[in-house]
Amino acid sequence: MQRTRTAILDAAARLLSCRPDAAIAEIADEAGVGRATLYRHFPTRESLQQGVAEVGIAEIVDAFEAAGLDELPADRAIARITAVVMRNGAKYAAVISQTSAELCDPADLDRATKPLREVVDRGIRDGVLRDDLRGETMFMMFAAVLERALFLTIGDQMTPEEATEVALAIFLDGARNPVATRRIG
Amino acid sequence: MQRTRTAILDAAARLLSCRPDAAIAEIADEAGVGRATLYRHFPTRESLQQGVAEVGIAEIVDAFEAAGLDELPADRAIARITAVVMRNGAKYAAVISQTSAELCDPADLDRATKPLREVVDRGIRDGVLRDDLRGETMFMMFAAVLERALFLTIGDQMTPEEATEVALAIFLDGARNPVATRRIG
DNA sequence: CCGTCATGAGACACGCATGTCTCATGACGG
DNA sequence: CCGTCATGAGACATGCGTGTCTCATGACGG
Repeated sequence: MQRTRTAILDAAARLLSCRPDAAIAEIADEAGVGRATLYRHFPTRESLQQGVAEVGIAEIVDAFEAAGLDELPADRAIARITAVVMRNGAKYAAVISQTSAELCDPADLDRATKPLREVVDRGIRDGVLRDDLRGETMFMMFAAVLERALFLTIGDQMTPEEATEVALAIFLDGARNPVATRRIG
Repeated sequence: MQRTRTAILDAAARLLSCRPDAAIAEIADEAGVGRATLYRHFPTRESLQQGVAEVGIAEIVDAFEAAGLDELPADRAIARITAVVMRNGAKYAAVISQTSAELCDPADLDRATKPLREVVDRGIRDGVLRDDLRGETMFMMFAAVLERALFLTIGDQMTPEEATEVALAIFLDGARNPVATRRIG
Protein backbone atom coordinates (compact mmCIF):
# COMPACT_ATOMS: atom_id res chain seq x y z
CA MET A 1 0.00 0.00 0.00
CA GLN A 2 2.70 2.47 1.00
CA ARG A 3 4.87 0.76 -1.55
CA THR A 4 2.34 1.58 -4.24
CA ARG A 5 2.14 5.19 -3.18
CA THR A 6 5.91 5.48 -3.24
CA ALA A 7 6.11 3.81 -6.65
CA ILE A 8 3.63 6.34 -7.98
CA LEU A 9 5.50 9.32 -6.57
CA ASP A 10 8.83 8.04 -7.87
CA ALA A 11 7.40 7.47 -11.34
CA ALA A 12 5.71 10.84 -11.35
CA ALA A 13 8.90 12.60 -10.34
CA ARG A 14 10.85 10.84 -13.08
CA LEU A 15 8.38 11.69 -15.80
CA LEU A 16 7.32 15.13 -14.66
CA SER A 17 10.88 16.38 -14.32
CA CYS A 18 11.42 15.79 -18.03
CA ARG A 19 7.88 16.33 -19.23
CA PRO A 20 5.65 18.40 -16.96
CA ASP A 21 2.67 17.58 -19.13
CA ALA A 22 3.03 13.82 -18.98
CA ALA A 23 -0.37 12.19 -18.76
CA ILE A 24 -1.66 10.42 -15.71
CA ALA A 25 -1.97 7.24 -17.73
CA GLU A 26 1.75 7.39 -18.55
CA ILE A 27 2.65 7.94 -14.94
CA ALA A 28 0.50 4.99 -13.89
CA ASP A 29 2.21 2.81 -16.48
CA GLU A 30 5.65 3.97 -15.36
CA ALA A 31 4.69 3.15 -11.79
CA GLY A 32 3.40 -0.27 -12.81
CA VAL A 33 -0.08 0.41 -11.43
CA GLY A 34 -3.54 0.87 -12.89
CA ARG A 35 -4.91 4.30 -13.51
CA ALA A 36 -7.73 3.73 -11.03
CA THR A 37 -5.15 2.85 -8.40
CA LEU A 38 -3.28 6.02 -9.05
CA TYR A 39 -6.46 8.01 -8.54
CA ARG A 40 -7.20 6.12 -5.34
CA HIS A 41 -3.91 7.35 -3.96
CA PHE A 42 -3.97 10.78 -5.55
CA PRO A 43 -7.53 11.89 -6.40
CA THR A 44 -6.46 14.62 -8.83
CA ARG A 45 -3.53 15.48 -11.00
CA GLU A 46 -2.91 18.42 -8.75
CA SER A 47 -2.69 16.31 -5.62
CA LEU A 48 -0.14 14.10 -7.36
CA GLN A 49 1.93 17.10 -8.33
CA GLN A 50 1.73 18.40 -4.78
CA GLY A 51 2.79 15.03 -3.46
CA VAL A 52 5.82 15.04 -5.74
CA ALA A 53 6.69 18.56 -4.67
CA GLU A 54 6.43 17.70 -1.00
CA VAL A 55 8.66 14.68 -1.33
CA GLY A 56 11.15 16.45 -3.59
CA ILE A 57 11.43 19.38 -1.24
CA ALA A 58 11.55 17.26 1.89
CA GLU A 59 14.42 15.24 0.50
CA ILE A 60 16.48 18.25 -0.42
CA VAL A 61 15.71 20.05 2.83
CA ASP A 62 16.65 17.02 4.88
CA ALA A 63 19.88 16.70 2.97
CA PHE A 64 20.71 20.35 3.53
CA GLU A 65 19.98 20.00 7.24
CA ALA A 66 22.29 17.04 7.48
CA ALA A 67 25.00 18.90 5.63
CA GLY A 68 26.16 21.16 8.45
CA LEU A 69 26.32 24.21 6.22
CA ASP A 70 26.56 26.68 9.07
CA GLU A 71 29.84 25.22 10.21
CA LEU A 72 31.56 25.84 6.92
CA PRO A 73 32.92 28.95 5.31
CA ALA A 74 30.60 30.14 2.56
CA ASP A 75 32.56 28.77 -0.36
CA ARG A 76 32.84 25.38 1.26
CA ALA A 77 29.13 25.50 2.09
CA ILE A 78 28.38 26.28 -1.54
CA ALA A 79 30.41 23.26 -2.53
CA ARG A 80 28.44 21.14 -0.09
CA ILE A 81 25.12 22.47 -1.33
CA THR A 82 26.11 21.71 -4.89
CA ALA A 83 27.07 18.15 -4.08
CA VAL A 84 23.85 17.64 -2.11
CA VAL A 85 21.66 18.90 -4.94
CA MET A 86 23.40 16.72 -7.51
CA ARG A 87 22.99 13.63 -5.36
CA ASN A 88 19.58 14.24 -3.79
CA GLY A 89 17.81 16.51 -6.21
CA ALA A 90 16.21 14.12 -8.66
CA LYS A 91 12.71 14.58 -7.30
CA TYR A 92 13.28 18.24 -6.71
CA ALA A 93 13.83 18.52 -10.45
CA ALA A 94 10.14 17.85 -10.93
CA VAL A 95 9.41 20.84 -8.72
CA ILE A 96 11.63 22.99 -10.90
CA SER A 97 9.93 21.71 -14.03
CA GLN A 98 6.45 22.51 -12.85
CA THR A 99 5.38 25.60 -14.62
CA SER A 100 3.07 26.77 -11.92
CA ALA A 101 4.46 27.71 -8.58
CA GLU A 102 1.02 27.36 -7.03
CA LEU A 103 1.39 23.64 -7.09
CA CYS A 104 3.62 23.74 -4.11
CA ASP A 105 3.31 25.55 -0.85
CA PRO A 106 5.35 28.77 -1.00
CA ALA A 107 6.55 28.11 2.49
CA ASP A 108 7.96 24.80 1.32
CA LEU A 109 9.74 26.40 -1.58
CA ASP A 110 11.23 28.84 0.85
CA ARG A 111 12.49 25.99 2.98
CA ALA A 112 14.27 24.56 -0.03
CA THR A 113 15.87 27.78 -1.18
CA LYS A 114 16.56 29.38 2.17
CA PRO A 115 19.85 27.58 2.83
CA LEU A 116 21.17 28.80 -0.51
CA ARG A 117 20.16 32.38 0.15
CA GLU A 118 21.61 32.30 3.63
CA VAL A 119 24.93 30.94 2.50
CA VAL A 120 25.16 33.49 -0.29
CA ASP A 121 24.31 36.34 2.07
CA ARG A 122 26.79 35.08 4.65
CA GLY A 123 29.45 34.78 1.98
CA ILE A 124 28.96 38.36 0.91
CA ARG A 125 28.97 39.58 4.51
CA ASP A 126 32.12 37.65 5.38
CA GLY A 127 33.94 38.87 2.28
CA VAL A 128 34.18 35.38 0.81
CA LEU A 129 31.91 36.33 -2.07
CA ARG A 130 31.99 39.51 -4.12
CA ASP A 131 29.81 42.27 -2.81
CA ASP A 132 29.14 44.21 -6.00
CA LEU A 133 26.11 42.03 -6.81
CA ARG A 134 23.01 41.81 -4.66
CA GLY A 135 22.60 38.59 -2.68
CA GLU A 136 19.27 37.87 -4.34
CA THR A 137 20.80 38.22 -7.77
CA MET A 138 23.68 36.00 -6.91
CA PHE A 139 21.29 33.43 -5.52
CA MET A 140 19.40 33.42 -8.79
CA MET A 141 22.53 32.79 -10.81
CA PHE A 142 23.57 30.07 -8.40
CA ALA A 143 20.16 28.46 -8.82
CA ALA A 144 20.45 28.67 -12.59
CA VAL A 145 23.78 26.89 -12.59
CA LEU A 146 22.62 24.27 -10.10
CA GLU A 147 19.44 23.54 -11.96
CA ARG A 148 21.16 23.11 -15.30
CA ALA A 149 23.76 20.86 -13.76
CA LEU A 150 21.03 18.84 -12.06
CA PHE A 151 19.20 18.30 -15.33
CA LEU A 152 22.45 17.20 -16.92
CA THR A 153 22.72 14.46 -14.31
CA ILE A 154 19.09 13.46 -14.75
CA GLY A 155 19.60 13.22 -18.49
CA ASP A 156 22.65 11.03 -17.84
CA GLN A 157 24.87 13.57 -19.56
CA MET A 158 27.03 13.81 -16.45
CA THR A 159 27.61 12.00 -13.22
CA PRO A 160 26.68 13.88 -10.05
CA GLU A 161 30.37 14.25 -9.31
CA GLU A 162 31.17 15.83 -12.68
CA ALA A 163 28.15 18.09 -12.45
CA THR A 164 29.21 19.18 -8.97
CA GLU A 165 32.70 20.00 -10.17
CA VAL A 166 31.51 21.96 -13.18
CA ALA A 167 28.81 23.92 -11.40
CA LEU A 168 31.21 24.84 -8.61
CA ALA A 169 34.02 25.81 -10.91
CA ILE A 170 31.83 28.13 -12.95
CA PHE A 171 29.80 29.57 -10.12
CA LEU A 172 32.65 30.22 -7.72
CA ASP A 173 35.57 30.99 -9.95
CA GLY A 174 34.10 31.68 -13.35
CA ALA A 175 35.18 30.75 -16.82
CA ARG A 176 38.09 33.14 -17.07
CA ASN A 177 41.54 31.63 -16.97
CA PRO A 178 43.14 32.91 -13.75
CA VAL A 179 46.59 32.44 -15.18
CA ALA A 180 45.77 34.82 -18.00
CA THR A 181 44.51 37.33 -15.47
CA ARG A 182 47.66 37.06 -13.39
CA ARG A 183 49.77 37.63 -16.46
CA ILE A 184 48.00 40.87 -17.20
CA GLY A 185 47.73 41.99 -13.59
CA MET B 1 -1.93 40.92 -43.78
CA GLN B 2 1.74 40.74 -42.95
CA ARG B 3 0.90 42.91 -39.98
CA THR B 4 -1.52 40.28 -38.74
CA ARG B 5 0.99 37.53 -39.15
CA THR B 6 3.58 39.50 -37.24
CA ALA B 7 1.10 40.32 -34.49
CA ILE B 8 0.35 36.64 -34.11
CA LEU B 9 4.01 35.66 -33.95
CA ASP B 10 4.78 38.39 -31.43
CA ALA B 11 1.86 37.38 -29.23
CA ALA B 12 2.77 33.72 -29.50
CA ALA B 13 6.35 34.41 -28.53
CA ARG B 14 5.25 36.44 -25.52
CA LEU B 15 2.85 33.83 -24.22
CA LEU B 16 4.78 30.70 -25.15
CA SER B 17 7.97 31.89 -23.52
CA CYS B 18 6.21 31.97 -20.16
CA ARG B 19 3.65 29.26 -20.76
CA PRO B 20 4.57 26.72 -23.43
CA ASP B 21 1.12 25.19 -23.16
CA ALA B 22 -0.82 28.39 -23.73
CA ALA B 23 -3.90 27.70 -25.81
CA ILE B 24 -4.31 28.90 -29.36
CA ALA B 25 -7.39 30.86 -28.29
CA GLU B 26 -5.29 32.79 -25.77
CA ILE B 27 -2.65 33.55 -28.34
CA ALA B 28 -5.31 34.77 -30.77
CA ASP B 29 -6.73 37.05 -28.07
CA GLU B 30 -3.29 38.35 -27.18
CA ALA B 31 -2.68 39.08 -30.86
CA GLY B 32 -6.05 40.82 -31.14
CA VAL B 33 -7.24 38.50 -33.92
CA GLY B 34 -9.88 35.81 -34.28
CA ARG B 35 -9.00 32.21 -33.83
CA ALA B 36 -9.98 31.43 -37.41
CA THR B 37 -7.60 34.12 -38.57
CA LEU B 38 -4.81 32.63 -36.57
CA TYR B 39 -5.43 29.27 -38.24
CA ARG B 40 -5.50 30.91 -41.65
CA HIS B 41 -1.98 32.12 -41.05
CA PHE B 42 -0.73 29.09 -39.14
CA PRO B 43 -2.78 25.99 -39.94
CA THR B 44 -1.62 24.01 -36.92
CA ARG B 45 -0.25 24.68 -33.48
CA GLU B 46 2.97 23.13 -34.62
CA SER B 47 3.34 25.50 -37.56
CA LEU B 48 2.85 28.43 -35.21
CA GLN B 49 5.51 27.11 -32.87
CA GLN B 50 7.83 26.61 -35.81
CA GLY B 51 7.14 30.13 -36.99
CA VAL B 52 8.02 31.50 -33.57
CA ALA B 53 11.18 29.44 -33.47
CA GLU B 54 12.26 30.62 -36.91
CA VAL B 55 11.74 34.25 -36.05
CA GLY B 56 13.33 33.92 -32.63
CA ILE B 57 16.36 32.20 -34.01
CA ALA B 58 16.68 34.50 -37.02
CA GLU B 59 16.67 37.54 -34.77
CA ILE B 60 19.35 36.23 -32.49
CA VAL B 61 21.48 34.90 -35.34
CA ASP B 62 21.26 38.21 -37.18
CA ALA B 63 22.25 40.05 -34.04
CA PHE B 64 25.22 37.75 -33.51
CA GLU B 65 26.32 38.25 -37.11
CA ALA B 66 26.17 41.99 -36.70
CA ALA B 67 28.15 41.81 -33.50
CA GLY B 68 31.60 41.20 -34.98
CA LEU B 69 32.44 38.51 -32.46
CA ASP B 70 35.40 37.21 -34.40
CA GLU B 71 37.21 40.49 -34.06
CA LEU B 72 37.15 40.43 -30.28
CA PRO B 73 39.09 38.49 -27.71
CA ALA B 74 36.99 35.70 -26.26
CA ASP B 75 36.05 37.44 -23.02
CA ARG B 76 34.99 40.57 -24.88
CA ALA B 77 33.06 38.40 -27.35
CA ILE B 78 31.29 36.72 -24.43
CA ALA B 79 30.34 40.12 -23.13
CA ARG B 80 28.99 41.07 -26.54
CA ILE B 81 27.02 37.82 -26.84
CA THR B 82 25.51 38.38 -23.43
CA ALA B 83 24.41 41.89 -24.28
CA VAL B 84 22.97 40.75 -27.59
CA VAL B 85 20.94 37.97 -26.00
CA MET B 86 19.55 40.27 -23.33
CA ARG B 87 18.47 42.81 -25.90
CA ASN B 88 17.38 40.61 -28.77
CA GLY B 89 16.42 37.34 -27.17
CA ALA B 90 12.79 37.85 -26.22
CA LYS B 91 11.44 35.66 -28.97
CA TYR B 92 14.27 33.21 -28.62
CA ALA B 93 13.01 32.66 -25.07
CA ALA B 94 10.00 30.92 -26.56
CA VAL B 95 12.37 28.52 -28.30
CA ILE B 96 14.04 27.76 -24.99
CA SER B 97 10.67 27.21 -23.33
CA GLN B 98 9.48 24.74 -25.88
CA THR B 99 9.80 21.34 -24.36
CA SER B 100 10.27 19.53 -27.61
CA ALA B 101 13.32 20.24 -29.67
CA GLU B 102 11.63 18.76 -32.74
CA LEU B 103 9.60 21.88 -33.09
CA CYS B 104 12.54 23.64 -34.57
CA ASP B 105 14.98 22.62 -37.22
CA PRO B 106 18.12 21.27 -35.55
CA ALA B 107 20.17 23.11 -38.12
CA ASP B 108 18.55 26.35 -36.97
CA LEU B 109 19.25 25.61 -33.33
CA ASP B 110 22.85 25.00 -34.31
CA ARG B 111 23.00 28.37 -36.02
CA ALA B 112 21.85 30.04 -32.82
CA THR B 113 24.25 28.24 -30.50
CA LYS B 114 27.24 27.96 -32.79
CA PRO B 115 28.60 31.44 -32.08
CA LEU B 116 28.60 30.66 -28.36
CA ARG B 117 30.39 27.36 -28.82
CA GLU B 118 32.94 28.90 -31.12
CA VAL B 119 33.75 31.73 -28.78
CA VAL B 120 34.07 29.36 -25.84
CA ASP B 121 36.31 27.02 -27.78
CA ARG B 122 38.42 29.92 -29.03
CA GLY B 123 38.72 31.30 -25.52
CA ILE B 124 40.00 27.99 -24.21
CA ARG B 125 42.46 27.65 -27.09
CA ASP B 126 43.76 31.18 -26.66
CA GLY B 127 44.18 30.79 -22.93
CA VAL B 128 41.54 33.40 -22.12
CA LEU B 129 39.24 30.81 -20.58
CA ARG B 130 40.24 28.00 -18.24
CA ASP B 131 41.07 24.77 -19.94
CA ASP B 132 40.25 22.30 -17.18
CA LEU B 133 36.61 22.07 -18.29
CA ARG B 134 35.51 20.80 -21.67
CA GLY B 135 34.29 23.41 -24.13
CA GLU B 136 30.91 21.72 -24.41
CA THR B 137 30.45 21.77 -20.67
CA MET B 138 31.44 25.39 -20.41
CA PHE B 139 29.03 26.22 -23.20
CA MET B 140 26.22 24.53 -21.28
CA MET B 141 26.93 26.55 -18.17
CA PHE B 142 27.14 29.71 -20.20
CA ALA B 143 23.76 28.89 -21.76
CA ALA B 144 22.25 28.24 -18.33
CA VAL B 145 23.37 31.62 -17.03
CA LEU B 146 22.27 33.42 -20.20
CA GLU B 147 18.87 31.78 -20.25
CA ARG B 148 18.14 32.56 -16.63
CA ALA B 149 19.22 36.14 -17.08
CA LEU B 150 17.07 36.41 -20.20
CA PHE B 151 14.01 35.18 -18.35
CA LEU B 152 14.70 37.71 -15.61
CA THR B 153 14.50 40.47 -18.21
CA ILE B 154 11.34 39.01 -19.73
CA GLY B 155 9.74 38.88 -16.31
CA ASP B 156 10.74 42.53 -15.78
CA GLN B 157 12.85 41.54 -12.79
CA MET B 158 15.87 43.16 -14.39
CA THR B 159 16.73 45.49 -17.21
CA PRO B 160 18.76 44.02 -20.07
CA GLU B 161 21.74 46.04 -18.85
CA GLU B 162 21.55 44.70 -15.31
CA ALA B 163 21.06 41.16 -16.57
CA THR B 164 24.06 41.54 -18.86
CA GLU B 165 26.21 42.74 -16.01
CA VAL B 166 25.18 39.96 -13.67
CA ALA B 167 25.45 37.15 -16.15
CA LEU B 168 28.89 38.31 -17.23
CA ALA B 169 30.17 38.80 -13.76
CA ILE B 170 29.15 35.35 -12.65
CA PHE B 171 30.05 33.48 -15.80
CA LEU B 172 33.43 35.10 -16.41
CA ASP B 173 34.71 35.82 -12.95
CA GLY B 174 32.52 33.81 -10.62
CA ALA B 175 31.02 34.61 -7.29
CA ARG B 176 34.21 34.40 -5.26
CA ASN B 177 35.60 37.65 -3.96
CA PRO B 178 38.94 38.15 -5.72
CA VAL B 179 40.19 40.35 -2.90
CA ALA B 180 39.74 37.51 -0.43
CA THR B 181 41.65 35.24 -2.78
CA ARG B 182 44.47 37.68 -3.11
CA ARG B 183 44.71 37.98 0.63
CA ILE B 184 45.15 34.27 1.01
CA GLY B 185 47.40 33.88 -2.01
C1' DC C 1 -21.40 50.22 -57.19
C1' DC C 2 -19.27 45.67 -57.45
C1' DG C 3 -15.86 42.27 -56.69
C1' DT C 4 -12.24 40.66 -53.92
C1' DC C 5 -9.94 39.79 -49.86
C1' DA C 6 -9.09 39.52 -44.99
C1' DT C 7 -11.29 38.98 -40.99
C1' DG C 8 -14.38 37.81 -36.63
C1' DA C 9 -17.84 35.21 -34.59
C1' DG C 10 -19.83 31.18 -33.92
C1' DA C 11 -20.98 26.43 -34.64
C1' DC C 12 -19.49 21.82 -35.20
C1' DA C 13 -16.56 17.54 -35.00
C1' DC C 14 -13.12 15.03 -32.89
C1' DG C 15 -9.60 13.34 -29.87
C1' DC C 16 -7.63 13.07 -25.64
C1' DA C 17 -6.87 13.73 -20.83
C1' DT C 18 -9.10 13.78 -16.48
C1' DG C 19 -12.02 11.98 -13.39
C1' DT C 20 -15.58 8.34 -11.82
C1' DC C 21 -17.21 3.94 -11.04
C1' DT C 22 -18.15 -1.16 -11.43
C1' DC C 23 -16.77 -5.74 -11.39
C1' DA C 24 -13.59 -9.42 -10.97
C1' DT C 25 -9.42 -11.13 -8.99
C1' DG C 26 -5.73 -12.14 -5.89
C1' DA C 27 -3.56 -11.81 -1.42
C1' DC C 28 -3.95 -12.11 3.30
C1' DG C 29 -5.55 -12.99 7.94
C1' DG C 30 -8.76 -15.05 11.09
C1' DC D 1 -13.48 -21.18 3.85
C1' DC D 2 -14.94 -16.39 4.28
C1' DG D 3 -14.40 -11.55 4.65
C1' DT D 4 -11.67 -7.67 3.73
C1' DC D 5 -8.75 -4.91 1.21
C1' DA D 6 -6.02 -3.37 -2.61
C1' DT D 7 -5.81 -3.59 -7.22
C1' DG D 8 -6.39 -3.78 -12.66
C1' DA D 9 -9.15 -3.48 -16.52
C1' DG D 10 -12.53 -1.41 -18.76
C1' DA D 11 -16.48 1.50 -19.56
C1' DC D 12 -18.51 5.92 -19.20
C1' DA D 13 -19.00 11.05 -18.75
C1' DT D 14 -17.17 15.50 -19.23
C1' DG D 15 -14.49 19.34 -20.50
C1' DC D 16 -11.26 21.45 -23.20
C1' DG D 17 -8.13 22.28 -26.88
C1' DT D 18 -7.40 21.68 -31.75
C1' DG D 19 -8.90 21.96 -36.12
C1' DT D 20 -12.64 22.99 -39.77
C1' DC D 21 -15.95 25.62 -41.94
C1' DT D 22 -19.79 29.00 -42.93
C1' DC D 23 -21.61 33.43 -43.05
C1' DA D 24 -21.57 38.25 -42.51
C1' DT D 25 -18.97 42.45 -42.46
C1' DG D 26 -15.71 45.99 -43.51
C1' DA D 27 -11.97 47.80 -46.22
C1' DC D 28 -10.12 48.68 -50.51
C1' DG D 29 -9.43 49.26 -55.44
C1' DG D 30 -11.24 49.52 -60.03
